[in-house]
Amino acid sequence: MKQTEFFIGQLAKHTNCKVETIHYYEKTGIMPKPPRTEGGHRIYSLSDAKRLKFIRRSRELGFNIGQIKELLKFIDESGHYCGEVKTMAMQQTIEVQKKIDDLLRLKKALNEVICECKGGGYSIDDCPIIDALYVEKQ
Amino acid sequence: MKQTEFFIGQLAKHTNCKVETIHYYEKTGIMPKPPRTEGGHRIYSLSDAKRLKFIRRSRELGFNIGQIKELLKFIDESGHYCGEVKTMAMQQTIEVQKKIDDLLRLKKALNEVICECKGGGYSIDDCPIIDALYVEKQ
DNA sequence: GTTGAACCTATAGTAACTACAGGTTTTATA
DNA sequence: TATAAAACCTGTAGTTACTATAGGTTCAAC
Repeated sequence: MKQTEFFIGQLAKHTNCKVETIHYYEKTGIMPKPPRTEGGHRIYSLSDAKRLKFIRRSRELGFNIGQIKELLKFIDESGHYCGEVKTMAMQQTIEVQKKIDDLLRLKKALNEVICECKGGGYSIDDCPIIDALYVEKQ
Repeated sequence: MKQTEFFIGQLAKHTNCKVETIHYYEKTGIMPKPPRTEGGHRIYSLSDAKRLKFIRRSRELGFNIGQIKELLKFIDESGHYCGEVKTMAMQQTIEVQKKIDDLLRLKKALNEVICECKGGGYSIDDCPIIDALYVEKQ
């Protein structure tokens, strides 16, 4: 086996990823079905490692497998444009910002509870946490 | 049936939640086992609706069922001492802050990548977003 | 040639739902 | 009052993105 080829365990180690996760990625189709040894062991290349790192990083950034499939199409197929990618990334930041805003509100609410807390329990009709979260939405 | 009581379908509608999800919440114990009609239909009250809204909102904020159980203790268990409640609330804020930090990092990463991207009809081969995710990083 | 690590496939389990099947209750209308 | 449709019931299976386990095979070093 050449130095640029390796088995799944090595790939897993290099990408900080479990072997089973790579199997799973293969099943979903975002990782390719690689060539095998006579005995059936998967043989990976450096570009497989690169692809897997891309997948892991994208997952960290909150993209799901479906979205990563879309992103990988940009790489795998020609004829796509940068704007498509930017749009997806921007959509992602909007989602993230929404979550941050919500959490900041929750944190504020919890802090208020901490400050107001002088003993005894709150009833469901008079709980500052409940109130903080009980926001009607349209 | 009084105006302050309703069946699961109405509760679901009011809380923007599926009937099956309410069943599920009951199974996990974060929603109570409500009284039933002769025929076995669940009867809910306004405070159940309030509780469910709280749960839904907390879920939106990224709390899991276990954490929501903790939050609900503020409401359900009246026998807590002030210090105990305070500790729980403070622990919860730490969790919230962690989530905020994670999301801020994520947003920063996305932004860095977006800012470098010209977008539009540029070729994918030049897209800094793809590059940022795809290229080897130390 | 043997051993042990690493690999293989297949299945089941996880969280937090969601969907469906097959049956019962409620309720509005004829 | 009878009936029909909507809403409810329970229970099971499917979803996503993994993770864990079982039981068996291959690789590679000694």
